[in-house]
Amino acid sequence: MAKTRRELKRERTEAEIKDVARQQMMNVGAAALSLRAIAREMGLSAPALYRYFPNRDALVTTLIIEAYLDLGDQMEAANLAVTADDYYGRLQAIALAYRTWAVAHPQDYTLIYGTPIPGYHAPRDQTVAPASRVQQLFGLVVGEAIQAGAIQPASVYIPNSNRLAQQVEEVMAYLDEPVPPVFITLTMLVWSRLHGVLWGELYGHFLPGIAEHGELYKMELAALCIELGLQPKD
Amino acid sequence: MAKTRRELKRERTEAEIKDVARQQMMNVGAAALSLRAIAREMGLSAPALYRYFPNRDALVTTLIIEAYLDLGDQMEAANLAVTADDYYGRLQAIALAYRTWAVAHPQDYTLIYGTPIPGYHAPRDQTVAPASRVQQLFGLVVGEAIQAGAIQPASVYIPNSNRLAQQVEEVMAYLDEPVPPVFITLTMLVWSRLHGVLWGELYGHFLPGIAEHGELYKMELAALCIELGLQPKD
DNA sequence: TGTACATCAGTGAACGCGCGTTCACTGATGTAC
DNA sequence: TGTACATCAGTGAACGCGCGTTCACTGATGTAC
Repeated sequence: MAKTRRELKRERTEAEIKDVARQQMMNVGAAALSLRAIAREMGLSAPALYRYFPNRDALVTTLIIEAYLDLGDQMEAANLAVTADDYYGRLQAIALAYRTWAVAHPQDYTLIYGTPIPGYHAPRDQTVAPASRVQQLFGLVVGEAIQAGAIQPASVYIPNSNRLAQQVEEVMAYLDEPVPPVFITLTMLVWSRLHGVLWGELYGHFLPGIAEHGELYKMELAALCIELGLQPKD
Repeated sequence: MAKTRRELKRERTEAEIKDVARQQMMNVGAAALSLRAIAREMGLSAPALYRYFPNRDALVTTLIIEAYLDLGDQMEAANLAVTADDYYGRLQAIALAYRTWAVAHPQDYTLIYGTPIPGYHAPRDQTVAPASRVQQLFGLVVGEAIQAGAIQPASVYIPNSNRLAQQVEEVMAYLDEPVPPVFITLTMLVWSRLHGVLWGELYGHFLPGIAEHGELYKMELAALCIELGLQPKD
């Protein structure tokens, strides 16, 4: 059944609300995101927005979910654009796509990985899946490289303390396929290394000029690949 | 000249304002820090706070500066508690002090390294020095180990692109003592690696349970030491 | 094709709220002689 | 030691502001027959 004009217009308006919301976050931050300000910007009355979102938190939730999904899509596309057995190339592609997205949408990146909005609690049943997907994409390449026997992760990354090993096992119980414990820790740490540099770059925690154009990010990514034993395929 | 009772009371009140402010940040976040709410909590009228801080931003600035100073003090103390030529021990001590402080004062950590408060602009002439001190402490050990010839940093960390090398040189022009370019990049990246894990731990970006008790942090720190070539001194 | 009715996007007024900041003031504390 | 004056922490009222959300409503769009 074709969409009516009303439905089309509704979709356009909803998209505009989200766009304006993202602009607002850029200017005033996610914590100060205001329905009234969005309505004002759009030339609507504030109550009109309640036709689209039951309240402010619902809008925030939508923005978070879409951010994770969009970021994940970009990373996935980058991953698929490289030959499957070129693990080095795939990790580079994914990591660079991660940074490119963050730099292009700093307000969205901050929304999902910055300081949580006070008073807002994300509905875990909706946000956990898209959030996990992003992290899993980092692990994907590393995991496949390990399973293919292409690399052997350093022993530091093997959970050795009793407590950590046990926690890793608990997490693995929820996974679909069996993976070696080192895969869990590595996946987390690959993400945290990249997030660390990116955050410093986005918010000026480095000496002036140093992180510009992502050069420090690329350096860290190169170091990461070397440490993992991933080499360019030729 | 001894302090008058009035001066003593003033100091106590100012300290209380800052303490209550830190509690408030814990509950509602730094962006929502409110002079009125602080006054209410203290049983004071709101205008009374203007005897202590000319406006809200001045209070925030003070909190930021004190946070950097306190964090720096803790790291410095940890550094001095270890034998000077035990570079491994010193980096471990500094890095663990960094995490300990962050976990003990998450609101302060978030204030200085989290999402910037929208609309607030830190006065650089006051905040840059204490902020740099924290980063420099990380570099200190690495730098001394390099200069003592104890370690030789991997070549990935040597600025190789023209642009990055040039930016590093520009930064070095402002330093008191000459250091090798690799020292600059390494210092930044040591911080960013630790910050990355810590942030994930503080705000639940890892799989549940994995980062508890800082075990992932310690793992990353161990990996970092190995990569740098720092070994326990026995 | 025309008509009666249902749906629903959007409005304007209003609610109660908390915010930062200013102002003229009171009353306790400190100081000079 | 006593007195006159200066300092200054803290008050209460008030300002203008923006916020999320509810409500009864209007008028355009869509649907059933």
